[in-house]
Amino acid sequence: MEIRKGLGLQALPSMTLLRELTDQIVLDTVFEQAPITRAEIAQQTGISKTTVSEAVRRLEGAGLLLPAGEQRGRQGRVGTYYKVASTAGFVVAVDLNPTQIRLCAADLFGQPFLESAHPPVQPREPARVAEQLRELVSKAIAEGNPGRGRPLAVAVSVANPVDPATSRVIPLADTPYPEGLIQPQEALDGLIDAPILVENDVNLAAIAERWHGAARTADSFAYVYIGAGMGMGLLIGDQLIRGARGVAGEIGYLSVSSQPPGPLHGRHGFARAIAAAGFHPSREPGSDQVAVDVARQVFDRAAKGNAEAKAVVEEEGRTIGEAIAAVCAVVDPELVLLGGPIGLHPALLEPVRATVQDLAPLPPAIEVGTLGDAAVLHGALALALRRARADLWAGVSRQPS
Amino acid sequence: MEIRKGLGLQALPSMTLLRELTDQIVLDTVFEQAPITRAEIAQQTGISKTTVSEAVRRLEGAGLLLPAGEQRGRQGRVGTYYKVASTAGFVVAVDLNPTQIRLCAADLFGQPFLESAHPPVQPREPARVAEQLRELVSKAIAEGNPGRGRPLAVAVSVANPVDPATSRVIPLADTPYPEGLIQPQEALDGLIDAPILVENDVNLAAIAERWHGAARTADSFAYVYIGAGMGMGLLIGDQLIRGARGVAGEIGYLSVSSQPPGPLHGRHGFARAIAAAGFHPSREPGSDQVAVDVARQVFDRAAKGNAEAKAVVEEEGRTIGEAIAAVCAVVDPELVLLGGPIGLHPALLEPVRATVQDLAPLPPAIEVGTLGDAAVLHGALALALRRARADLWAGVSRQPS
DNA sequence: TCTAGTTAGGAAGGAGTCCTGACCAAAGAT
DNA sequence: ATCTTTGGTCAGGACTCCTTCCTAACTAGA
Repeated sequence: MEIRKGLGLQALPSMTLLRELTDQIVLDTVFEQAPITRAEIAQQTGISKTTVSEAVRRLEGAGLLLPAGEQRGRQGRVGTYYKVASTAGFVVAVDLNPTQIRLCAADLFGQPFLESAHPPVQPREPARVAEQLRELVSKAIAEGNPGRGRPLAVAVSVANPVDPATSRVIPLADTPYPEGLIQPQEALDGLIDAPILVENDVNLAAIAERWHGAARTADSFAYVYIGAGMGMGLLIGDQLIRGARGVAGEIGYLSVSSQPPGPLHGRHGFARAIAAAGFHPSREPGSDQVAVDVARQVFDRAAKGNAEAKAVVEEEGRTIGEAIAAVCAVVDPELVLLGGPIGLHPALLEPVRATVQDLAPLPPAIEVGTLGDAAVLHGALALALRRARADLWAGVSRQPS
Repeated sequence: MEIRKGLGLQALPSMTLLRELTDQIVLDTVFEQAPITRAEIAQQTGISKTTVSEAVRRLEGAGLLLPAGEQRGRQGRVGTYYKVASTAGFVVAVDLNPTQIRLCAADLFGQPFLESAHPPVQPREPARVAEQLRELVSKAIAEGNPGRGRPLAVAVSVANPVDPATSRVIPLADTPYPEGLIQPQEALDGLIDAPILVENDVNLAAIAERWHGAARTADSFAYVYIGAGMGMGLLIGDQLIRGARGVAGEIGYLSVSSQPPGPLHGRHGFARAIAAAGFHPSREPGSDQVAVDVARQVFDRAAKGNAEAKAVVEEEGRTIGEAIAAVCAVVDPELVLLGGPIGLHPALLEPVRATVQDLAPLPPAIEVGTLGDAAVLHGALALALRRARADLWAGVSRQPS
């Protein structure tokens, strides 16, 4: 029973199941190692040459694989390279955040053919931002459409938690931003016949670091985002821990014992730094961006030796370290990565490490993320790609040609 | 690639794979619904009658299935019931804790044929306790051996964290008990040709509640044990979260901000209650048991209306609630169950609920475990059973008859 | 330039698995 | 006594994968 679920399809034992399995393995292999010949596929997968050839024939017939030149320069018969057809489809990733809307469209290899950033429309009302989102995605699809097949998945990154059951954005009570009130599923409704994946931005950054970044080898790891808010993305194995209601990783709430409750909670992990600089965050648009800049200035001063600023950084590091220590006590990750505009600041790493060293049961490795501010969009793209590839395969096996 | 890993075997597409899959499904179905006829299996699984018959023939040939009477009382041909052979094997579960050693041996249906509890040997030196463990398990195997096949798995519950990579017990620096210094793998070395599963007691209790107790329907849940120590078992989906080094769930460390660091950490979650009663835990053997009793008395007084005791319970509840709130902020479980000699006390539930309600981003359901102090052994048994059943299948498919 | 060795791909045949549909035998229903 | 229902088997067919052999084409080396 569990096995059947694990396969993620109607896994009754049957000839069809066997064929789908072979096709999927062959397709995956080509994805990862194109260009590749049938003989190489066979050798690597352990599947016999004949069977591989059959699978390739099916996949080529379905328009998913294409010949890609000849294998020359060695003894023996000339082999035919294969690759995934560039017309097989494409994906779109969108990062919907208060500062800007970033968009990336890429083919199934992850090769982008469109990248753009846009300031949010003014005035920033939910309905207008939703419309802007729809328009941008629509344009991206039009861009991809002539030669790249059809859109296979769209991933949208949002700054809010997302309900894992319904994939709906959970509006936070104190959100000052209209982005938190948009439901991308609705905004893009009817635009495409492909899954619309909505996910929290920090979770996506975590996915990016895990699949393609500094956490590639870590089996369990936590990505701690420190910027206009403080949040965490948690990956155990290849599984993203979303929580029952999608609020896993809201570690801003952990600092409750050292900070008074209030609207800052869950949003301003570096509250002291900005307060020390005489800045008070408000609900004004752009406030977060300003706050981040202010905090960064404090951190820079600390790096230059300013004692007062240093003390502030120390204290912030301790707060963050306490949160990380709590995470360690709960899930004991192998690695913790810091990210976000504040988290990437080099002055922060040491105080955080020191605190965690002091408090955690068994302190993990703590490093800084390598993907920088590209992590979120990168993660969204990766998520869309994975889904697109899986669906591609399902599409093939549904209509065996 | 991922699919192959998911299957947990040499999942190259092949005829054999198909057969193994069918056999496993049939075996599982009989396990869950014995006695059952071939026709019923076919109807329920969707596999054709012919194929089911084939599989049953193979499994019976391998000695795993046996006819179990006739299906009468209805129209049509008399069907043959099948069940898993009672000679297919058995499992042994051991709970190795400072107070006593509890043991349970059961057939593959989970039906116990041996249950016993033993006081630890005196003097309690690691080597002697290890020897005692070996002897007890040895006796259990002898008990099972004549008619029940061979031992297929032994699960040992320990109070320490367990390294998930090596399955070795991690000795805690301040452990006053010899049990924490025993490596069950070594103590039982050579005794049996079956896997020896070592797992933390709280994790096992969590498994028991998730698979057979109050958390059956919760997809993600945390089991919080409050007794001579404070710990947590975390299950997301069907996956036990052990952490990279096995110290996930050491939430005793979370109360660091409200308690001074020291040897109490991670062991005495109810420190205030016992301190209030004038008791100071020591490294003496039996100290923990006394401490628990003392704390329970305080809780009883609180339930009877004693104001002073009530205040202590309130405060303890708050401490525990804070820890749970932290867990919620990190992983957002659907359900939290309280367990352990203190955690099961009814006076604790309300204060804990109130605190979590106050602090957690989205408070989860909080209940009391239903399996009581049987949870640990129950979980060990469940773990051994699951493993035994999986291996059983692997055994069949390795040597197809 | 020519031969030998090497390699990709294909064809044929065989083994194994699952399914459909027909069939049988026995029991209860009528 | 006959009909209907039902568990199980049998025969035939479809499909998938594998092994083995074969072919064509290329490189290496004399």
